[in-house]
Amino acid sequence: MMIIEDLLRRALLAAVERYGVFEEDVDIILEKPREADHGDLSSNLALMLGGRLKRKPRELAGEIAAAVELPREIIESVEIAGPGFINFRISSGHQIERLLDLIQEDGALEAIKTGGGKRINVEFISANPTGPLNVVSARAGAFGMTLSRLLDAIGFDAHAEYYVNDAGRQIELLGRSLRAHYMQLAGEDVEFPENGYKGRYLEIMAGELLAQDSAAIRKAGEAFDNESFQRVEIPKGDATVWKDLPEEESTACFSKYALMKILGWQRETCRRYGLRFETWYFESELHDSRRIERALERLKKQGAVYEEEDAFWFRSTDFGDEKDRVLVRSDGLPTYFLADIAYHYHKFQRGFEHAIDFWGPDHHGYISRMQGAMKALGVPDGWLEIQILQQVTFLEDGRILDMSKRKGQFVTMDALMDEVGADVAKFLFLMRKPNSHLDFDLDLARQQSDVNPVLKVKYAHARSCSLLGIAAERGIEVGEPTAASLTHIQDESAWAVVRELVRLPQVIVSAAKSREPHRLAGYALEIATLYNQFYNQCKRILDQDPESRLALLHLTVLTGHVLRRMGELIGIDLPESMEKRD
RNA sequence: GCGCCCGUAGCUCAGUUGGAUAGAGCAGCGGACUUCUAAUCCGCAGGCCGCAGGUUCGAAUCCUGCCGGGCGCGCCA
Repeated sequence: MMIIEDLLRRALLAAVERYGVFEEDVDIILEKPREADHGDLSSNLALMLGGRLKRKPRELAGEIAAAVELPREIIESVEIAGPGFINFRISSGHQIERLLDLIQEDGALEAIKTGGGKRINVEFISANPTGPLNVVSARAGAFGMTLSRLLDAIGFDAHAEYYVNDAGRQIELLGRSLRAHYMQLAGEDVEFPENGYKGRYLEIMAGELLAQDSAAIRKAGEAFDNESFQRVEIPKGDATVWKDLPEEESTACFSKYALMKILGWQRETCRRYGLRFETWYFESELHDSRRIERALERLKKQGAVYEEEDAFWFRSTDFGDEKDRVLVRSDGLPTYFLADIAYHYHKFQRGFEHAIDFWGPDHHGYISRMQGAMKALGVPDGWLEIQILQQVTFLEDGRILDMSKRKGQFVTMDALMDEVGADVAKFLFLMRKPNSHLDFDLDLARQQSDVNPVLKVKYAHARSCSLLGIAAERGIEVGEPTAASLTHIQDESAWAVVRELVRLPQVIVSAAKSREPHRLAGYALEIATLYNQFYNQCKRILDQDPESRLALLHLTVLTGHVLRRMGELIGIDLPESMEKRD
């Protein structure tokens, strides 16, 4: 079935050809007007063309409307309104066809799959493996995962990825911190490293370590028997052995242990939050496979590197950066930036046709140099897309929580899930657009009350299920929705539901293409609200005459379908029944 | 100082990419529902869309300049 917007677009184009206006001249936008009185779809074509053709928009609209050829069985009426809008009203018969098309195997949800199976890498969270996942990752998790699903929904092959910075100084510092805690608990006098990780979790980890033998440690490490985690190394022996090793070796063992434990936590937290990463990519692999040196060589070959004061610099100013950046420090160690270049270059080599990174706002200054490096390496423009997710401020007792890990006071994603549940958290994050700062009031979220619009969606779904359940109990045969039954929809509130459900494909496409998954949450809420209004308006659906009853039950079936599709995309569970509230 | 993001109802936020009378939830007030179990529904009130210019048929949306808030400006990661 042809999408109705395309049909109208073509008809309008044909109608304006005689003005010398062709497809490439104008982007015809058809949208659902805010006011139901204005029809089902509206075009501002005449308004846009008015200036160019030096014509009064309203007159022009009249001419276009008269010239446009449309099948009457689909478009019931064409009207001119306001300053020159052309409003179309879709016939009820066709509206029902669109509705049914949502559940056809080769229907509208199939038609929007225009991605051609192209592989897109979506990287998000990628938090340092130096502590439990912090709540600030929760927003990225919700967005990244939902965008991945959205991309799949429009026919791409999305690949969720997590980059693990398991190399470099911070990991050494992590090991030294754990070692110090361990030594102190074991009664040894060891100084805590300057800028070490002071989180309580490391103290607890050290305490547990005291009681563990090498067999237990090995067993814990075996939890990583998984292709993606081949880089996780389990230190040999146990901590009593490690602490007697020379300091450097000892630290390495504690580092490996801490990494193993923390990655275990992070992976479990992600699992609990409903995140599925196809790949966990380890920075250490870049070092071992010499990809870092190779990336540097390639940059050198392109003439994008120079040496100064014993360091190697990338000419990022050639690519719009405000200053050149160091790739290899004067002590010979590669910077994080160089590793990141190598990582993204490898991502490109792995055959992804596009890559999307979700970064925090504190990394925005990093974009131009990264894009510059990609360009210098010969990666096509636009291949790497960077989405900045603005900051989340967490409030507790009316005060802003300091999220600095090193100070040891922060809220974990697990704590958030304990307090409000994963679904509530995900939904709240997905209600906000990505580039707006967001205040997350933990006290409010804990209340589990009106601040949880997600419950409205869940209840609406449960309500639809229970209605169908009762119908079944009464022996009412519902079956699959058909055009014949749905034509008996009379009530305006029921039609309002129809008109909203029918937007599903377009909502998915726009949310995916604009990278604004938050539109899904708004849509799901709108459906829930309209369904509730309808339910309230059409009193006692089951007591109505058989034809109306069947029509409304079929509408209920379809509402359930659409809500569940939303639930899948957003990643929330929509149960068939809810606990009764006291 | 420079760069990025934000400023919309008392609060938290939407606003379909420049459209028609700027919306929702919460909080406040008033109703409905003795039910198909529901945290549901209806109504009222609440606005200088930070301020000032500009662009045009038309601006919360685009441009410029201010004001205010956040973040970033390392041979850190």
